[in-house]
Amino acid sequence: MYAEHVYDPSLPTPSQMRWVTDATNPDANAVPLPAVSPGPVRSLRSVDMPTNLTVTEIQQLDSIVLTTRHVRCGEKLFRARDVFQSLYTVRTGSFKTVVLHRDGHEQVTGFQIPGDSLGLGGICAGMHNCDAIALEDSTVCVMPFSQLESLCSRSHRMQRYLHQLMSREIVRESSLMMLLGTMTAEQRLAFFLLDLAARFRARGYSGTHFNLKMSREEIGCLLGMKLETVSRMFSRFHKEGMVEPNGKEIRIIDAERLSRV
Amino acid sequence: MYAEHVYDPSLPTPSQMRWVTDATNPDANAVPLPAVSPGPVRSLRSVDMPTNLTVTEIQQLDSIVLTTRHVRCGEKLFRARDVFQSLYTVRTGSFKTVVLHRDGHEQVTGFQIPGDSLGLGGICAGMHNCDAIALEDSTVCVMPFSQLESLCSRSHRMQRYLHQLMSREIVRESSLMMLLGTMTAEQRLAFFLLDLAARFRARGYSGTHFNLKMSREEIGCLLGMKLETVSRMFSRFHKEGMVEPNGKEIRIIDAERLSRV
DNA sequence: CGGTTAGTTGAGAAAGCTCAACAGATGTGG
DNA sequence: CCACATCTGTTGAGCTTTCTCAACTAACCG
Repeated sequence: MYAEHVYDPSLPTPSQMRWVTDATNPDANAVPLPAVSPGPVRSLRSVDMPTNLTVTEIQQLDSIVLTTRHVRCGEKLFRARDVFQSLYTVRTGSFKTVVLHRDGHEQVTGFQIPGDSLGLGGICAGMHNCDAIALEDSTVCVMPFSQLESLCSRSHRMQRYLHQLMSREIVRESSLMMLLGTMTAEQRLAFFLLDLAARFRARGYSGTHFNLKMSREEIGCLLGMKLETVSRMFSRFHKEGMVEPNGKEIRIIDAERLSRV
Repeated sequence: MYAEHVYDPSLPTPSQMRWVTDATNPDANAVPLPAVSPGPVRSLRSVDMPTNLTVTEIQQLDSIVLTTRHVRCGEKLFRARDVFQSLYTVRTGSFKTVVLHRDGHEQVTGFQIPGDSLGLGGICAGMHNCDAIALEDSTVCVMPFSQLESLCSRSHRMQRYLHQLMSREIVRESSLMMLLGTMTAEQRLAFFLLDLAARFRARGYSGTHFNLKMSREEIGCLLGMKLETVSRMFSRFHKEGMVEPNGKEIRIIDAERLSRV
């Protein structure tokens, strides 16, 4: 139905995503760890992290991934205020993270696709600060944090890797704050689409043709606007020939122009 | 002029703020490290971090603080894209961090007062992701990151402390995203004032009477609104008897009602 | 002391929200 | 496998909030 290079998380994880994987998977260590690139602060320029791990270190990391956990669509990997014990890496599928305000307001703080981390906000107070909800049937690698910490004590590069993971999350959130604080609805959606496209591309999927697993409402909740506004902006991009939206199937026609919105 | 318990960064740092300090200060280690509490995600409830450092560890931390750097009002401690080498802790004065968008738009991502950290976003890509600008003549403790890292390798608790520092920044930014994504102008300013009040209180200053070092425009730039709107909201709070704003001098009259805005 | 900057307030404009109607897609039980 | 119910997405019209532009005042600075 779709072009074969389209992101479809029901397919097996592409090999480049298996760097943190089920320890029972025999060829997991054969694959070099890709550079983790931070979310684009300015445009789509992605800055690679300077330190990549060696095969030995990937093996060490694999050795503490004791379990792979499956989460069904709509179910929660963890909830805000749950005791923090592990970090997670999305292996297949996708998630959203949601911060809850006392008055019932929700703010989506991110969408996570394979290779993305979950749970970094929980280290601070020993309890998670958000809900992590599967947008489809998904699997994650579970990294018990205490074990990750002792691994970091033994390996400088592993330590640096964890620090970069956390710092990257800080940078990602800063760029979302800028989006929420300074951009129009049109710019927000353009930024969102280009960011998602870049992340898919970085992971070996198509950067021009993909399927959104989240609803218009969830997109709006990330971007600080109402679902109707999201829909109108999609229609506008369509009319102007920049994006071909077909429900949740998105085709980016003119990324250049989209980035100049 | 002001009550003596009012926050005035021109005064010497209060003793409870000296936990990370100039190594030449002889009594620096006499003071226990206070718990670092994350920014309030829900209301003002502050959650203490479970791990505090021992006196020995504070000494270790002090031992790598090789320099105290002075930054004059308006000058930059570091700029976006500067090479990342050190983390900083505000010792006296205050800062703002600003993320720049390619089209010239600026977003303030935070105000830092004594005890707050600066530079955590730089670890990710080896370069800083924002400008850190002094809002008044200020001093910071410089912690060379490579030394901090090796200290972390030797001390589990120090490692955990750094992780909590970073995670706390992630949580803080999440809560600002929620503010920007879901709140009205009135709610944003109320949240901002209560958050600032709580931070001053946690550091031993007055939580009801303090001086803003930032302009209305800078507040607006943090909260995603124009300076005129900030001003109007201050006037509204004044008229309703919740806040007594006198230019940059702020007196919080009814925190309870403010939190229910 | 004059010039500049920061803050306040008002009036009109604009962006995005609310409410509502409708269309398509999806899912479910008979 | 169909009929019906439900959910998701689109579009329109009017409304609300916030922005923009402007005038004015107060504070600050050289």
